[in-house]
Amino acid sequence: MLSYTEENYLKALLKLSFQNEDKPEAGTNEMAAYLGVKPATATDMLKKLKEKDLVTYQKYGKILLTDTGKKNAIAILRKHRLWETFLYEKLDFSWDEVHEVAEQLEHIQSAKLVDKLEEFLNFPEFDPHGDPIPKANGEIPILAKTLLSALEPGSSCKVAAVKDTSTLFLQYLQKLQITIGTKIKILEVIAFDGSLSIQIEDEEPRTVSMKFADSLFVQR
Amino acid sequence: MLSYTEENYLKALLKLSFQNEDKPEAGTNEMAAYLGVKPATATDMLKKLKEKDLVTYQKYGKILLTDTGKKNAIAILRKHRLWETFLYEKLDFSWDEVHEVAEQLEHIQSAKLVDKLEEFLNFPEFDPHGDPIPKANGEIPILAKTLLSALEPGSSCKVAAVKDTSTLFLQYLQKLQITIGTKIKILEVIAFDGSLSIQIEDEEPRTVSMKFADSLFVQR
DNA sequence: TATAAAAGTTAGACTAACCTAACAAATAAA
DNA sequence: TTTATTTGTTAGGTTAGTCTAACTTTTATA
Ligand SMILES: [Mn+2]
Ligand SMILES: [Mn+2]
Ligand SMILES: [Mn+2]
Ligand SMILES: [Mn+2]
Repeated sequence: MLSYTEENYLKALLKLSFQNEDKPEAGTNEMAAYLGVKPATATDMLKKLKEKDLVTYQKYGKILLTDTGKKNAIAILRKHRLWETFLYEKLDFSWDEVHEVAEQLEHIQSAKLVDKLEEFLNFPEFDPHGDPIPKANGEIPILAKTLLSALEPGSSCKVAAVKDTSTLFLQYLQKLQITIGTKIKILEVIAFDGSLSIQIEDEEPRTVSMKFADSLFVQR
Repeated sequence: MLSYTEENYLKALLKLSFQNEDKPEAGTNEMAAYLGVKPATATDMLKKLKEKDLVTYQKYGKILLTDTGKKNAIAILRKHRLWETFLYEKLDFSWDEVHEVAEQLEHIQSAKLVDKLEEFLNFPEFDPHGDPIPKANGEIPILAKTLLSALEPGSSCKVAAVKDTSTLFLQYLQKLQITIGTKIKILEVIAFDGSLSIQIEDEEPRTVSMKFADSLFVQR
């Protein structure tokens, strides 16, 4: 049985391994920063996780999830994203509100609960942010997606996921009436600052920043 | 902000105050036994709760919830029973399975979640065990109910709630196809051992023990 | 009312998860 | 290849929640 805190360390490690695409390893300071604790604290926990065979790690070395560790981490991520979907779909939470509550709900221990919840939600593949929901067997659906900033002028796409999940960005998207699945056409890219003129569904054209285009994943 | 553990102490105190109908006070050992900790542990926590003005208590004295303490305890009970209802109604949990998971879910912090959940469930008044669900304002619906054992032969009633919520009893009820609302007619009471012959809905008569009749609340 | 039993408290210790301050190792820069 | 910087560890301490063992107060019983 894993403690609340141990679960958070494992999930952090998994998230970092997605982030550092090339090498799925993480460092102590990186972990600590991600979790909002001091490096000394992370070191202690890492020793404990190693003892439990959830990570491979040695003094001054990089940290990597073991198979068991990864399995556990994926299970937590699965719960997180299922709960987010529940809150969004069934309880009318907006997509910038779901994360905080899911951070708590992901630690509820009950195999039956997760599976029944998934069934209740009709086996969703993606959460409200467009992130894939791991299956019960640990598989993670993959969707080919690109950053909006990678498309050429003239091309069209559909919003697939948000890269930046900050409240500010999510609320901005909401204001623009952009959600997962929304159609976007790139009209023009301004060479000067990388900002672009886009058409959202059939609305009037508008301009968004390069930062914006770097924060949104789309499907061609 | 209350800790997980503090919340459990407050809820325990509220439950004990329902149990000891005459006097809503509790003793240290009683609390400890209820929570599955040692008396010494309870003493420590009681001091802390007193410090936070959640209970009135003094050395060797009885323990009583303050208004704030009671308000908090009711909020937790409300969450517990709403979650039980959710699990039972929406996720197909059986009524002996809901409690354990609700014990965890009741500690999720999110005012919006509770209220949205209540709305989603259509403002239920009673949980799967027939226990009243406190309203957002703290009011607790009351239903006039009697023990099955208090009825005279010949009378009819409807099952209102279970007094004993043990798995064994709940599963026995399930086997007898008795649930909240089920109609029961008392045919005969055996003077020898207090057992009684009853008719469940329109089924064949059957005999149940006095212990059984003392564990079931009904409505005349 | 004296004594035995029950109820409750205190002291001291442990573990998990955190911290700060001082140190050590690894890496990057000069 | 030294030196400086970054990265990570260790030592020692704190708090919440738990325990055991010894003690004290209250209550019940003879
Ligand atoms: Mn999230
Ligand atoms: Mn998400
Ligand atoms: Mn319950
Ligand atoms: Mn209940």
